[in-house]
Amino acid sequence: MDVKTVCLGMLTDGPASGYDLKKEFESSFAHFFAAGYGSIYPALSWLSEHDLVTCEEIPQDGKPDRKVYCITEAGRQFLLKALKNTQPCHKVRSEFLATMCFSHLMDAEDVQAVLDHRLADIHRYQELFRNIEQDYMSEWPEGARFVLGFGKAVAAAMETYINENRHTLAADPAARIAAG
Amino acid sequence: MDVKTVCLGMLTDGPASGYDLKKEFESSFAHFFAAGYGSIYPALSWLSEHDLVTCEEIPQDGKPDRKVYCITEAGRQFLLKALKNTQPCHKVRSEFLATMCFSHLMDAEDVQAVLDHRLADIHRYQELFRNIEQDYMSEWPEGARFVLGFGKAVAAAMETYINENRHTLAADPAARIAAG
DNA sequence: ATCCCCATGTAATTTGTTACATGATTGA
DNA sequence: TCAATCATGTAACAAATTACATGGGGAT
Repeated sequence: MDVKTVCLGMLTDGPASGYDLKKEFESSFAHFFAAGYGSIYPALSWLSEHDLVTCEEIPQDGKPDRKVYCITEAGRQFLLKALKNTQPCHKVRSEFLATMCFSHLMDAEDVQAVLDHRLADIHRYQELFRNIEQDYMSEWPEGARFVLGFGKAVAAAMETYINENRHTLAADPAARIAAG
Repeated sequence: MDVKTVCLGMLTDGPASGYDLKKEFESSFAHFFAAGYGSIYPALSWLSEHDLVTCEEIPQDGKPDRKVYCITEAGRQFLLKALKNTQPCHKVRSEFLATMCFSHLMDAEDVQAVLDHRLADIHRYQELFRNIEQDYMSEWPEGARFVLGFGKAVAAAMETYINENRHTLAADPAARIAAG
């Protein structure tokens, strides 16, 4: 499932512009699916070319025309077919963990700074989760609630793990000198 | 931190071939950093061109020459500089969670199949973790042990969450018909 | 016989990121 | 006056995936 398909899925919730979808990528999808304008706008163009969405241009003064996309029946069928894949992947690419693998080559302060930065990042997600819960969640289907809960559970597990294990990483100076 | 840098880091542990590094990507790095031959071999060529590693070709009969790479002092400095970045990212791209967001459009059986597949995947990682712990872990530096523990903690949290919440996704047939 | 392990690499393709380009309105 | 929000898009670039290409040795 690529950006195109996710955009299509978001449009099942009602018509929206590329700008609107970006906001959704930044809120409820932020913890598991990133996409910038450079992916979203081309995705919407592609969907429109293939008649999976229709596009209504709404003139605005001062701003570019607002283009509101709406899923078509063909788009809905396309999405349903994509959702038939019962082996969707879940990929992690962590420069954080890669860095930690080599923490014995680093200064102890830098290692702790990396951990602090990661915790700050986790806290940002947790705040995002709280905001989402307040604002929208009551109207959501179960699936979306499941996904939010998943994010919260994983974030909590990471936070706990880092707090309980960071003390093991008080780097041994001898090892650093030998490595350097 | 890209594949190049991770390969360089792996070589701090001792000389190795591209084939050897691939095995490491498939075992201890599998849960957070994927890389195939199509990334590893070009990475090693690049590192060699830039004198960050040396390459010793060991002739073998029947097989292609085994190329054993060894990190240089310049390579070590390059790595140390890369590790100075105290804001390494941790990215998730989950087609699984994207699919679950739209579970209300899916057949209930398919939703459960998706969850079963994800659990099976998690169990594969957990088995991998057990094998790694048996075979190598005692000799590892703290950082590598921290990373393995992190993977275990996250996998356990995901497993628990899925098991405890999958019952909420007994799709409502009325919603599916309305959507279709 | 057949499959897996060893062992290397290239080329085409796909995919996404980043930087660039524009510019009015609204609220502090 | 300054920053943020609204609103679109392209082009260059970076990076990784996938398919292709080769082939002997050892275990079952």
